[in-house]
Amino acid sequence: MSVTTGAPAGGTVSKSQRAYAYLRERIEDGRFVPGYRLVLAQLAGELDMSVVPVREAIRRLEAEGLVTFERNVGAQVALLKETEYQHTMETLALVEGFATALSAPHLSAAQLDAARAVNERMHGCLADFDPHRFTELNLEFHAVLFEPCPNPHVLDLVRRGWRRMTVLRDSSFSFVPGRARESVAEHDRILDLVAALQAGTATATDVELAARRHRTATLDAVLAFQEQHRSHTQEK
Amino acid sequence: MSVTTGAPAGGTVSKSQRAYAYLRERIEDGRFVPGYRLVLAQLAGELDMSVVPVREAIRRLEAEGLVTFERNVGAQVALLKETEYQHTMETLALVEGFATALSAPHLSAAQLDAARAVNERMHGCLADFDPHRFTELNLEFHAVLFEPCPNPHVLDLVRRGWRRMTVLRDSSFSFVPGRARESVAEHDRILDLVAALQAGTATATDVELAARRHRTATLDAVLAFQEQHRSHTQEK
DNA sequence: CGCCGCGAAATCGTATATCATCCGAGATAC
DNA sequence: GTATCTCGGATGATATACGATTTCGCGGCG
Repeated sequence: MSVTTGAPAGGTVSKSQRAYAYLRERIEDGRFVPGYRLVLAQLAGELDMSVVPVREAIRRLEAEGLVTFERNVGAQVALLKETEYQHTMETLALVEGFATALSAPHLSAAQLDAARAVNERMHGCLADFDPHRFTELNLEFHAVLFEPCPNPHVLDLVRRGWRRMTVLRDSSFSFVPGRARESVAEHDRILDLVAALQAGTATATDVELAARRHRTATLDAVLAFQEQHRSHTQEK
Repeated sequence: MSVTTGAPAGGTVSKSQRAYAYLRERIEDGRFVPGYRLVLAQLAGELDMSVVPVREAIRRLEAEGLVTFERNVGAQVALLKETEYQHTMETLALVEGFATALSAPHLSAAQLDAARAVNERMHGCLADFDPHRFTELNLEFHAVLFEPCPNPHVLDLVRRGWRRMTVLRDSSFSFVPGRARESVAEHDRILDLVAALQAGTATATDVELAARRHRTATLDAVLAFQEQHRSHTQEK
């Protein structure tokens, strides 16, 4: 499912690509919040181009689920149902667990060491906790484990899931304080399981389910925290 | 990730939608084979519209992976690597297994009966074997089991996987004669597991892995058949 | 005071025109 | 004879212009 970039030979990028990058960047970093109306003419003006490339960019974002579109009405940044976070996280747990299991046999000793080093740094971050920094390291850690996945479809789904998570929530860890510490410990267990799989003392399913549970545990922690918070403050 | 249709109020459909439906239909039923060049002007002529809506349709198909695109060169129906079938099937095994497990608790007795009835008809088909008919029933059977999946992302991935399979191979069963009979037997086992889960004597993971293995077994059978066939005929 | 219909403004949908790019055929020089 | 260069056709990329649809405010009417 990888998408061709349409990049030309000589360094330049097409206008529709520029529009796509412009919009996606703003949606992902939160400058364009969900529900924000994307008016073609206005965007075309900002980007100094006509509306045609902007339309194409929006069509592409639509296919990726980042914007919704209604005929003769216009586009807006996709609205998130409250279950969106849960479903995205659940899907990511599924595909990332599988990708990690598929990758495990292909991981070199050097890569495993690198992952352990990253996890060490995460451990060091626990004292003066910076959620954003921690989330960055978290991606770096998991990327080492899922990137060697030999199935490009699955790998693509994992990358999309992570990207989607950045839109939904910059860092789950900032919501649930205790989760970061547990997470670091689970990382070590996952690494142990990968090593065990390579040694023949664990199965791919063991790795998959461990990686999956690692993520669903974060999800459960966030949901529990939200529930508790909701009932205490009675908001909404 | 569901895509808005952009359908207007009054029954009409936009031209870009018509172009999209036109192209996708032809790609999926094989009239446009992989590698077929999609020339904008030509398609616009066939559809009696200008090139602009056709471009948008192609962009959408590109995002879905059905066509590839190169700037200033054009679009063509996506080429399939020989591993494409394997990867798609593997991904489908993953998401369909999970979807089936998530759906299991929501299946009514009537739906389970319907699924059994479909499987009975599949059993009846074994005598005078019609691969196409069998594949249709196969989808019908599995659709009952995965459609109640409460996670729309996963459900969407399953539907895309099935759709992709129709492009890749009309029927796996026509390739591996013995597989159809095994398949029917496995269907019964899956239904039993779903019932067991509802009764509390099986876990969601049991259902998931059974549904997954059911699909990977078909994949393995096809791969084994291809391997055997390749070594015997020495083709390519 | 509220509801309904009308009209204007905003916005999208499509066609046409023009420019940029790529690829191959043919000529030309060596 | 071959290699390279150049030119022209084919095709995509973008801009502009016009038409279609929706939305929303405003005024009249019940």
